[in-house]
Amino acid sequence: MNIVSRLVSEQWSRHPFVARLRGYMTLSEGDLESLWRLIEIDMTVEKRRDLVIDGYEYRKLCFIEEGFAARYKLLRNGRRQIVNLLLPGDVIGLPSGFLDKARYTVTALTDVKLQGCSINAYVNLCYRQPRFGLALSWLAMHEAITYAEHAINTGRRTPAERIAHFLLEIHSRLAEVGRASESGFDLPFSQEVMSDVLGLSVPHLNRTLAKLRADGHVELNGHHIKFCDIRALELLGHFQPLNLIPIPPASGHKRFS
Amino acid sequence: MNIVSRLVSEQWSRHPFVARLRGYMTLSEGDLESLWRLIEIDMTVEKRRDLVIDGYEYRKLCFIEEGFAARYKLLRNGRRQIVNLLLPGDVIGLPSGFLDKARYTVTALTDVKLQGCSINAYVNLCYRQPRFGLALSWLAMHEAITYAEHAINTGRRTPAERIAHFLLEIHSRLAEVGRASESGFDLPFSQEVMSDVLGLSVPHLNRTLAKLRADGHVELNGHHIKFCDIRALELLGHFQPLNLIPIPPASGHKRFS
DNA sequence: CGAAATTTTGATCACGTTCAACTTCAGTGG
DNA sequence: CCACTGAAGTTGAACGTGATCAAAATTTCG
Repeated sequence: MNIVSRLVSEQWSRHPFVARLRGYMTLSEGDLESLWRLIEIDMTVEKRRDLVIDGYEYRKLCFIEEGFAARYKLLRNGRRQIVNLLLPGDVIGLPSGFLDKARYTVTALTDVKLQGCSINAYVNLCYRQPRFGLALSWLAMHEAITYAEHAINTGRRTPAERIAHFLLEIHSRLAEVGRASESGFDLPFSQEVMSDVLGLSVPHLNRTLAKLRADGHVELNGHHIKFCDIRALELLGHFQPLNLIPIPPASGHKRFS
Repeated sequence: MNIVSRLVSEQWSRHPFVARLRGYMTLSEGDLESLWRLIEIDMTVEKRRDLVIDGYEYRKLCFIEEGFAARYKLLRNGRRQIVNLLLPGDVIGLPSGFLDKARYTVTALTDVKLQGCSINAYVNLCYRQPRFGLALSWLAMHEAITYAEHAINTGRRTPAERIAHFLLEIHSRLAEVGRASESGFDLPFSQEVMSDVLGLSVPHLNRTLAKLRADGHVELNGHHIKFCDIRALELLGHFQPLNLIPIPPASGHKRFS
């Protein structure tokens, strides 16, 4: 590895997506290099721009370095359900890249800096180095669990519980990639976004949020949120941290078929 | 392959889980054999028994051959949200097997016949044959999309729309594994189960279901459901079939690192 | 500074929950 | 075979939550 690629790699090794992967597996210099070599996109998308559009083919994987985005479905009656917020370290094109056509639209909520590769390039890497195929499984599993919790949230929790759960989820996901403090974080989007995540109307969200503040659960200054008693919030929102096991290392004889 | 294993394999090749996989990839005799060799569990679990229990470690993958199960979360306030119904061909232990402890409980809604293996055995196969790692990714992706649709359902659809979407989803999933006719299927569980999937109360579910019948959308005899006008239902429920792309085959040079 | 977006508050109303009773049906034992 | 039992389905009435619509207050941004 020459000086240039080493420098590139240094930056890459601090990428929040790499931080995510490190939660599941150890990554050698060579692994980072393999991943980095896939990257053929490196861009910043500005706020309000669509990254993926419902109904169009999308065959890439993009890794968010900085910024927020929302993956959502617009229903025929005009209602919008945000399926997931995308934070630094999250992957765009998952699941859309694996469908004939994207099912959801992804929009930048802030300017978004990202790197990306084609699905085929990534899949080819999986054939050569099965660890990355497992990493993809783990990422997809993570995604599935996030969505499952979301369905529980909108299905059976009261508005206050939903908000509590939502804030804690975002907090823990941001903390994973070093974007949150012990008890607070920045939340750079409007309450309309939050209401479309949680399946509530804006006024009701606002009122319930005000109640959470009045009850001393959270503090809200501008777009910074601070938890007063995180344990109490976790109880209120039935929040449980998500602990994926590490990817088991290869064992036994390797057999190349 | 001797006669016995060929016979075993014949049965295995008709397994609904194998049918699911064939939706993503071609499976050679050898592939089937590889998979089959992992199986170390083959049992029938009777109705009402728990297959996975929230809070306990679970390190298996089990493939449902026959029967229905429900994956759910019981909240502290006594409410239950069913996160997914498990049908023939579905996998138990996904996502629970990848967490330090299961987050959801899985209960048999009918007698359930299943085969299973340990997570480690499956992962080891992935190291030897990366195709199976990708297959796992595809399965997890499928799961994630199902959950995302579920969140949309409970978040922003009216009760009638939710029911329509739910029935169509189950129908299409059953059809994938040959367990449904063109316009109908058996739905062997109570309305309470359905209400806990959809986040509705039992009486309201019942009334809305009655309305769907009155409006000539569906017929309901006992536990058999029949669609009168499936296109109209799809419109009502905003239903879109799920089309995962096939797993791209390996291309270029194979490199064993 | 003006315009637009966002947050906040208020009043009204409908939808869906809750609780309760009643019906229907399947399974069981007398 | 029918009475009994318990589970599931159905219906009704009352209530409350959260939506809707509207407007004011506040913030953000061009």
